[in-house]
Amino acid sequence: MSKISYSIKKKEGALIKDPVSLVKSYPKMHVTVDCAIFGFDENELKVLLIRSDLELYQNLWSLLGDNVADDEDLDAAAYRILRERTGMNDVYLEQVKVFSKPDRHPGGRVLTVAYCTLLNTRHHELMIHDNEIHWHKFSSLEDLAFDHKEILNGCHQWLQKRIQEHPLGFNLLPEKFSLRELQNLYEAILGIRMDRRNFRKKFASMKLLIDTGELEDDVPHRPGKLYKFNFEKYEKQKNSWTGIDF
Amino acid sequence: MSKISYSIKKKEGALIKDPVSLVKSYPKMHVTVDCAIFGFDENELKVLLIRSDLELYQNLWSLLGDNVADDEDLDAAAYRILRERTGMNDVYLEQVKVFSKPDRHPGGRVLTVAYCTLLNTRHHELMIHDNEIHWHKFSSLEDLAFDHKEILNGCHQWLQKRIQEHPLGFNLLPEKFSLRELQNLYEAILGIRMDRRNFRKKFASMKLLIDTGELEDDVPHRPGKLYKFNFEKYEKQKNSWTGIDF
DNA sequence: TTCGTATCGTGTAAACTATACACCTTTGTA
DNA sequence: TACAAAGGTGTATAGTTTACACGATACGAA
Repeated sequence: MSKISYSIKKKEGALIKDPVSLVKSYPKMHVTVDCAIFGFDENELKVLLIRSDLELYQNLWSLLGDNVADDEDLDAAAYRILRERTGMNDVYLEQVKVFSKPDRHPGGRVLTVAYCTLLNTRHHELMIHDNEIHWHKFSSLEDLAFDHKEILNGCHQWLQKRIQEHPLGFNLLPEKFSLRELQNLYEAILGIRMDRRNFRKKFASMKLLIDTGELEDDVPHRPGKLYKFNFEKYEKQKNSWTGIDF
Repeated sequence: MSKISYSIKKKEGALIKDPVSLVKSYPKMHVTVDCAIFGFDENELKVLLIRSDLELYQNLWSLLGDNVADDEDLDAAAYRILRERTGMNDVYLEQVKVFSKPDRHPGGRVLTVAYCTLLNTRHHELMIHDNEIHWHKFSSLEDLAFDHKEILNGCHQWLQKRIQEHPLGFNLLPEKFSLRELQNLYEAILGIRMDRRNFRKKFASMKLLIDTGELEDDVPHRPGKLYKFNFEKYEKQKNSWTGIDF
């Protein structure tokens, strides 16, 4: 595979005066953003997918994505997709990885930047009107269009790691939540069971949960306390070196 | 900021039969790969930089980067850059992040994918003939061209985190190294001092270092033992959940 | 040959963290 | 009123991290 090295073509010692015509001489490619939109509902991790509009992928679902506009930041493109599709404005969202295999799109080369986004399904459930868009259980997904299964798995792994190191998961819960809900969330994302007492002790020792004084209602058993996450306190104290461990 | 949503333009219920012409209707943009090339020499973290060839950035240094060719994977582009610039083939390299501000390049919109690459400066020092390319101390860097300082800082932070969780740093050392060298490497990258006895105990407890039976020479004091990292053993046992901690 | 210097190599006690595990309490429902 | 279901808590043990000090070994200079 012998490639042309575009930036090695200047003459020795000569400085380039016109960056615009330099850049114009470079090749271009199609770029999209694809969002892995996670939600948490009925103790299950969910993903928001849209039915593919390509005949080739008939009956397959795909991530929500779009082109990136000329003057648009990638984060802005991801926010725009979320806003257009779910009606939500304040969505937690982070760039995960670029997927760049030349043949990943049947229509030609399209490079895509994967974003992982987390939202509370309750907050926006009434805003999704398009019936081509649905929540799917992450744990029982069939194949997806394009390489979207691979992208989604990459985002899930990213999320598994990330949720253990950052207070990310609260974006998937209501503002006020019980410790049981929080633990269910961790168990669903990590795919493991945890000891209830140790889980509670762990979060108690962090001192980052605010007891709202309120209790769950509509549960058919003793209601648990409702907490809020203290983002403000977390922001102030978030420098920590964990140490070498592999 | 009102964007056009390219993928919402199909008619209700109509499936697209020709993905090629669909993709052709999408906008394109310039895409490059920029490599933060780290080395470790004389107990200092070093970065390989090239003198900018833009008059606008006269006397500034920049990361080594290039366009991505049409049929080229991003990883392949990064490997190519490393091969062309350092003569090295087997370089540790990983994608870090996309930088996409529309105005980050003075010649127009250029989206760039940052790669973090680690190599042993001894292995290839004779292969860098271009005198526009130099190793710089990471700790005392002036401004760089474009947004390359920001990119480099992003790669450094990525490296700091990554080196604590994965056996990455060995790519910066010779195949055989002393524990002192290893500790110096960690201290240089993390910017902290560590207790020598605890550092050694930590690595001893991992049981991932192979005692080569050899000793350092050319040191003006008692020579230390030389070790190799047991990559094979590491690969076999590398599943570990660290647990929630933030 | 000897001494000084620099680093090597090791051990232990104390603090902290993680894990395993069981019981009584509270609410809702039958 | 008693049963079902989950809430809420404590303790003992094992493992990990931290802080800290001393004798051994090799080189180089006198």
